[in-house]
Amino acid sequence: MSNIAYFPKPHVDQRPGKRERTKTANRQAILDAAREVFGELGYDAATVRDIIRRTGLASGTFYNYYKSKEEVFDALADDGARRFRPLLREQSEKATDFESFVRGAILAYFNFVATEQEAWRINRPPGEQIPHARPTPEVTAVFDEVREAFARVLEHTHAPPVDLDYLTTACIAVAREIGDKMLERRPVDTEGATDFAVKLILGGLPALPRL
Amino acid sequence: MSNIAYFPKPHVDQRPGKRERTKTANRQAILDAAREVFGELGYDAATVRDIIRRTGLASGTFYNYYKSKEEVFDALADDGARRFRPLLREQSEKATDFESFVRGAILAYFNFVATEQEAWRINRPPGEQIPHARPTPEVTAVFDEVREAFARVLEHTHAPPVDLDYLTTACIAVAREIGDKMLERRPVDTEGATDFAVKLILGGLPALPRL
DNA sequence: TGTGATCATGACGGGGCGTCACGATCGTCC
DNA sequence: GGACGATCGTGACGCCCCGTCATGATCACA
Repeated sequence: MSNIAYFPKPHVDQRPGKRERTKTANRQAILDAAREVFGELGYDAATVRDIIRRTGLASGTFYNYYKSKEEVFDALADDGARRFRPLLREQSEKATDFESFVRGAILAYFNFVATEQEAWRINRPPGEQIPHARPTPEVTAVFDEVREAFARVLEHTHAPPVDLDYLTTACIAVAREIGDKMLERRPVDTEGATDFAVKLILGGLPALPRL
Repeated sequence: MSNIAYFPKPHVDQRPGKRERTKTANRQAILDAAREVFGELGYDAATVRDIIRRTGLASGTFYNYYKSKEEVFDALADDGARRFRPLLREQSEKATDFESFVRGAILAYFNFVATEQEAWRINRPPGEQIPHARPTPEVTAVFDEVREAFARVLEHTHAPPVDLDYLTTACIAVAREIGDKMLERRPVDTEGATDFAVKLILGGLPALPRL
């Protein structure tokens, strides 16, 4: 039969090819397995072998995608930051003043981590520490985005210039640590935690909510 | 010769005996070596072998004193907290109100870490992360001491009750992160950083120092 | 001086690490 | 459709670090 009579393939525009697909699938499988293993064994106790074993892939395959356990962890942090960034951007776009941005951003963050924790901080042994997120591209981008949002909204309201680096650092620090403490309490109260953090940042001690 | 004619030993009241002395010496040697190794290689890259090699002791000796690299790190953090605690207590005793305590404590902390960094964060490779201090006894004691000082001074000034756990967490978070950022700037300005942190905690954004 | 306890020592088995040569599979071109 | 080259999964391998343990040296004490 001639070639003309046949369509070359049943599907016209298939996805990027099998090679590319298994590549992203493997990468994702390793990431998912790492999330589980870190959640179950803790970061320190986890090994590359633990992660790769759970995927069914060979040990050598791991190193085709990541150089080390540290790099996988960074990739997870990067992934989290990438998923959080649109939520942050949404808040910075709809915000009219400093308070509305800070409140929206912190509440979004607290809800985000509360959801995440159910997903992968399942049952870590007590005292186990998750290392600080290294400044990966996406993590840095979140920091920069907060900083730029601060700059924009502060200039827009003709606020006096302050040390933006310190301010951003301090706000993120408060959000992160209050967020951690919030997760330890039952029930998890994102609104209460948000209220505390926002009022501390906006008005300091005198403005804090009273018990 | 009879035993009566002799004093039992040339020195009457010597230090706790040689056994005890070499024990504390070894413990200290391992701690010092660990400080150096963590400072030079970073925490992740450092191995128990690196640490013990620098002391000249045998590898097995390490395990007579510490169970793991993590435990040595905790001991270092514990040591730092133990040395900082009297400085903190001094501030909490001389403080008359909330502001004077917060200012004194944060300035003391910033000067402390600035001194410490010269001692052991010598030339760590960039991007290298030191893990968060685990809640060792002394570290926990510092947290509790801040918390109790807050409680005391706030009650003394008849301030309305607030969430002390959140407040302590947030203040320590601000101090730690602003402290880190401060150390990255040249020259290191402990007074400027203190001013920023204190004003943020006491009055929030509107009270921040202007550039 | 003798005796028991303590502790430094380093060799050892176990296992995780990162690599690499091989082979299978896929994309591509004729 | 067939053949070639590139890509990548595979798992065995050597290396080194881990934590342990039997041994012997040293110290406290009688």
